[in-house]
Amino acid sequence: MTSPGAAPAAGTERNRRRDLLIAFADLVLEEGERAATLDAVAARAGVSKGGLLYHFPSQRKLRHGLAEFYLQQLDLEIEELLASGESPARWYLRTSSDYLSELERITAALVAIENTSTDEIRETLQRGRDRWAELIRDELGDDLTVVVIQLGDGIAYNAQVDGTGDAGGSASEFGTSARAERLLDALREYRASESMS
Amino acid sequence: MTSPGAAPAAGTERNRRRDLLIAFADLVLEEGERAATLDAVAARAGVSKGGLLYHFPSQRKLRHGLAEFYLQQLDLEIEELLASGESPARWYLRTSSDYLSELERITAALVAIENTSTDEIRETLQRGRDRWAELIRDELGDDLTVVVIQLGDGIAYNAQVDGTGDAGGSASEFGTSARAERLLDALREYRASESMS
DNA sequence: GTCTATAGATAGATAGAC
DNA sequence: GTCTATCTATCTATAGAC
Repeated sequence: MTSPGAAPAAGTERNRRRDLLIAFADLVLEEGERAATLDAVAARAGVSKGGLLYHFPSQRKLRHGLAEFYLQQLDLEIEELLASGESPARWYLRTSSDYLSELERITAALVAIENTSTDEIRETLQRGRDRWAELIRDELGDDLTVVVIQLGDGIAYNAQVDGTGDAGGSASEFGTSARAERLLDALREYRASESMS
Repeated sequence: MTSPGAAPAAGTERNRRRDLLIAFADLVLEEGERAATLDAVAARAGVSKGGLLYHFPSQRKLRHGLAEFYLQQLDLEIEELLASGESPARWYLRTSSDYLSELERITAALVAIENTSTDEIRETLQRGRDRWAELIRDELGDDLTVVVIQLGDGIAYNAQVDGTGDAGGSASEFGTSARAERLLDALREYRASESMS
């Protein structure tokens, strides 16, 4: 936390928690929530079940740990976005299709465990969405913000449904952002002439 | 199947399978895949575990039964759509926000169990998407079809994340289709003047 | 901080009565 | 077709050694 973005090397004590959370998220995505047992998570992270339970005393704590980690990673990504000067809307659409990125994987895992968990997980996802919406709203206004968020989430969903297996691109166009980005460009033009709302 | 749309009364033998599948889907949505055990599903449908296992000899068969049921219900909805003469794109956007409808609930349940299951579940979801895409493509062409599907899926996702608990509307605008439908109208206009591709 | 061992609960599935 | 056992496996979590 003192120097965000500089993750400690894998295997380090300080990084055990992160390794365990990533192992948990990936297991949920690859084999489903049901298979993401304490045993399986521990094994994937290279520790014993007891080791895991030292860091996360219960499944519930493990889930909440992932939610917390998500918000931290989101902060980092938003810092990166602001530093880059890129359009938030474009960034959101583009990264939504990148189902291999760590943040997208964590997000997808939270979505997968959302209804099995406490409301906190759901609220975390809403909070993340609100952070994006705020950034995009400054750029595009209310109308387009809603559809950009919806587009991004639809892209992320389709990328996930299509692209688990081959590590390359999506199996269909529905999990890519190219058309949505072009649409956004077209809308900016359209809007320059006539008001949408 | 002889008279589609006319479902037998609840409790009927002929309808036990359907009751069990709905109980399974709703449990997955409300309490998560993990909680949707054979015991819980049977109890919710009002039968014993043995009774359930007569109709679906394994969890796997239960899941595949739900996938099959989804395709049947999708057929019915598409028949309804075609009979109504409404625009497929508009229909898709509108129904995507209706997370209380049976078909949306079944779809969401399939999405939730997708990565825990055989590839068949994933392929079923892709097949459903392709059916919609085909209908929309006839109306709007390739470019807009992709974004309409993405929008609809994003709406469905947000409707689910927002709206579990209160049975009314979505907790935010992201799970509603109003803006997306207006966007679609605007695009038709825009397109009438200038080509998008 | 990480391990093994184990307790206690519950899952999926089978067998067989009704 | 639906039920009640019941077997077996596996899960979460605890206790305590190292």
